[in-house]
Amino acid sequence: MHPTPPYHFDLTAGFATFFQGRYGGDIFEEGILHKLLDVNGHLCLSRVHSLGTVAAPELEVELTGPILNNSVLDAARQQIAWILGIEQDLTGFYRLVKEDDALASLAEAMRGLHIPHVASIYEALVLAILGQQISSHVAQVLRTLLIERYGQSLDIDGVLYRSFPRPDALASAGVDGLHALGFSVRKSEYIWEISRQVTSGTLDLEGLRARSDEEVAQALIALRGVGPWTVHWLFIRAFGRTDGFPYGDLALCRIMGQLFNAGTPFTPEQALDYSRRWSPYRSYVTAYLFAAKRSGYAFPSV
DNA sequence: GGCCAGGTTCGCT
DNA sequence: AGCGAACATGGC
Repeated sequence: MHPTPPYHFDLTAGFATFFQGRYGGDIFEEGILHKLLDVNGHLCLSRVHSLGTVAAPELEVELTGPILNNSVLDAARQQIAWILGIEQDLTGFYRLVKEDDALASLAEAMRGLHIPHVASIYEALVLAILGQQISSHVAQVLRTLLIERYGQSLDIDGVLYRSFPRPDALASAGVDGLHALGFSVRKSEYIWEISRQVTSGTLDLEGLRARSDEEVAQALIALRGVGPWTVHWLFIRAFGRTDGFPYGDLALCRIMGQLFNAGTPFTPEQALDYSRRWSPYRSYVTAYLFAAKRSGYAFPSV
């Protein structure tokens, strides 16, 4: 597999798994990403590692599973390509940030980071609601519990791999089942309601891919538990749109305040106003700022 | 122990 | 419209 250069596999896979290590069902260790895919109902373990360089990237993908016909293999490869964002072209974004010293050095430090995508809109939506207003550490604990309790699993050579729960699993878990894991009753209700609608076919999340930003936002905000922050997070991580900007994100307001406001956090309005100069590449700016924060990058102050 | 975390809803002026 | 509380939990 040949990603569009520049492509930094470790940074991109590390972003997808939050830090190197375990992330719910996903494992990224020693340069190898292990991820159990759920491809049209077929479980398929993928192992991905890099053979190339940032400038000349190449990925090797190994697929293992009980039922691997050509169509499953094909779909699995496509899913990996999507998850790892290999087709993204960063040149427009890099050209844009040259105008800004702080962003330019940050982009240079993270050169080749593509935005990893979540496999399905449903998974991204549940994860976004799960992560609202709780620390990333707590979110990681809850996510792992959710996947271990309700996800699919596959034993390969004595190792149990897991994938994200299917909508019907969370629908039948019920509000009580989710609450028992440590979710608030309210979050349990949100996730349960969405899972039920997806299971019954009332809600076609994947069908939203063909719609405009405005139509997607309208459809998603109609769901309980989904506000503007969640919609934009999904634009970035699930729809692969380039101009998402999570309005009201506390951490983002702080990072942007460090970079552009002498250390004083931006208000959500200030952050949104400031972000307009990055359009239509705000998804990349957002991802790079978060990636930098996670990696301990020392943000230069104004 | 108090306060806060990569929000959203709900009920009150 | 706009404001504050509630939500649930782990870490500092």
